[in-house]
Amino acid sequence: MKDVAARAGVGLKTVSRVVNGEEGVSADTEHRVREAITALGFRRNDSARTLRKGRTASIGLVLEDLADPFYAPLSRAVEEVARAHGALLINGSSAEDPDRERELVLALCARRVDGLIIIPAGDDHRYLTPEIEAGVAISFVDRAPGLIDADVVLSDSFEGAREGTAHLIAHGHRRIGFVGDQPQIQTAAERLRGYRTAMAEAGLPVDGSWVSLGPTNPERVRAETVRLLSGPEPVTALFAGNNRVTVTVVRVLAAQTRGVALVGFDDFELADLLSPPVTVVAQDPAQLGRSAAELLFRRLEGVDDPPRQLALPTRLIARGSGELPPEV
Amino acid sequence: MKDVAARAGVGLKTVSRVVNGEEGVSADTEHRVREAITALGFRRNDSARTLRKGRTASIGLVLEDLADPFYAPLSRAVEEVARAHGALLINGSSAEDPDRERELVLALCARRVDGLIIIPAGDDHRYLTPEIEAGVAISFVDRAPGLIDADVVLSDSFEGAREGTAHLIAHGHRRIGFVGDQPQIQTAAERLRGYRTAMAEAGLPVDGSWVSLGPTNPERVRAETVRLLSGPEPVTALFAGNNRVTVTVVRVLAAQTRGVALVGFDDFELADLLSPPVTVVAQDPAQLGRSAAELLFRRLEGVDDPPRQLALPTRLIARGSGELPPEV
DNA sequence: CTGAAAGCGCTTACAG
DNA sequence: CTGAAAGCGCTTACAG
Repeated sequence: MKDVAARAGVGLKTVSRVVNGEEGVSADTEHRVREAITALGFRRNDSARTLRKGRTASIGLVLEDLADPFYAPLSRAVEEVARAHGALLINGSSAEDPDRERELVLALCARRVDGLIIIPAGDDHRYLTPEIEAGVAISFVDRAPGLIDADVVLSDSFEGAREGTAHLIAHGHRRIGFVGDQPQIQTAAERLRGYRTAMAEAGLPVDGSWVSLGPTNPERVRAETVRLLSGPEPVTALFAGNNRVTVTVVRVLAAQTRGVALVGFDDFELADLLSPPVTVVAQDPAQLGRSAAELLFRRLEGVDDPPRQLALPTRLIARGSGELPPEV
Repeated sequence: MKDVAARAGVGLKTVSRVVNGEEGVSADTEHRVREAITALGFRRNDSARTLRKGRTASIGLVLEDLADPFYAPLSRAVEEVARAHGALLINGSSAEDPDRERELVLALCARRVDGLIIIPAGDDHRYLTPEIEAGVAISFVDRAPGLIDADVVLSDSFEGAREGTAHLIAHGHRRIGFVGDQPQIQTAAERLRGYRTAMAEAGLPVDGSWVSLGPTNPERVRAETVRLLSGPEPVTALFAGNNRVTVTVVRVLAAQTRGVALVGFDDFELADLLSPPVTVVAQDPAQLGRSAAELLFRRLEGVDDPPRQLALPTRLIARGSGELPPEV
């Protein structure tokens, strides 16, 4: 910039004015400056700008796994909102590891992102308190933060699971299995609670062996599904706690001769083309991302109400697998 | 940092040393500095660091759409390599719009990312020349850059499409349709060339009406697929040019009474659970991302050979749909 | 309409 | 083992 100023025979401030399209530069001067800029191949250094202005026009998004089909549209929606506000998006995957989440979040804070959207892996977010006090805006999405208060956007997991389970009950099922994610994940716990509530509301007992929570890797889910389907009194229907569980369960059921009803939490591509087509309790991942990003930019614009908690409704999509009658 | 130094009664440089874990600070001094840091809630500002060091430890990835199941694992793989090199990843979607690509890339350069991985939307990348001269490392992936020379990692689209088409021919098909992406996209053109080559090698004519290139939105693909399947001499098999095309074609075929063979470029989740299971020419998106990132970090470490061009092999996965016999 | 000076928060090169 | 000075490339606040 110094070089540009020298070559154009003007002051630094004038170059700055031209670069930023500010008022108050004569056409002639502007012309000389632009010429110098192209001649010298000048490119403004936003790091310097950032340092001076205090804002970086970037936000961070920490999620579990960018490659998960559930998070990809969420991330894309956040990106669109950021773009509308002139901000760039820095993405990071926590791999469901609380330490990695923390490390990533703090790295993002050290870069002075203006705001942060977090899908929590951990359940203690007190490490964020100094950052929040220093002025970083934060909103959580998909799961609530632990031990701190902040904006959060969730799907209504409880209500969705309750509705899905009630749907199976309405189609005649009495022995319904639940295969879900690890119990310390709030959404997993909420979905289990929804399942239990629906069963209780129908006056049905829940045998402890029908419920299986744990990591959602295919091996475990497969083994547990097989277990639920065997024995003298196997379940006649399954509720799958998330998209990855559903996909594995579908694979197991495809190998079964007996028809087993299935409702899965989360919609997924091609669910309607499987046989039977898979009935799901759908979330709207893009809307989750959009809402969280909008809450964030509200804060960035200075809104200072108490933290908000948004619960987006889920939607039951009946396609066939959830309407299968009990069969033993 | 100034405040920390004052409170600890040391010089700025000593604080810097402690923060960066450098040698040559007595245990006692270090202790005082750390105390001041926590007392004051000091958080190093990486923008300032960046300004001074010249490196930002961040790279940019510009792709078409983060939410596309093909790009999500690619992006994740890039993130992992970046992480291994201590760098953060800034993602941006070009939405297949050359202007938006350019805008994003230049914004990333203004932020002084150390390097850039680009999945080109446009076909003229001369706008990058000043950036490259200024020292930004760039590698392209999935498609080659236009009018400049740079590292690039591709799948072997030509060979993959040739093999997939030959597979259909080997199963008795003579009238094979090709539904692909817009012809100005290099990979689309290469895949078409592979198809034509396989047909020519088998001595089969290609009727102009069998080939349909254009946007891959469901409406167009659906209409074109229906067109190819109607008339007095319909095709008995289809080659689908990418994952999105394949999915739409599958939907159309599901509504057909006649069996139509299908080979799709790109693998996709649940392809094996459809009926019939879908035969595909699989790419390895994660490997594409990993290779491109590794080329990039080689450059960042100072390697200065001529640009490299890597073509990763594709893999034909026969699952059923591609082995269906011709049926009229 | 234009510019000189100070400063954003660090690191570098040097001296002690 | 420790620190003062200069500087990275911009913008801010001010003066003319």
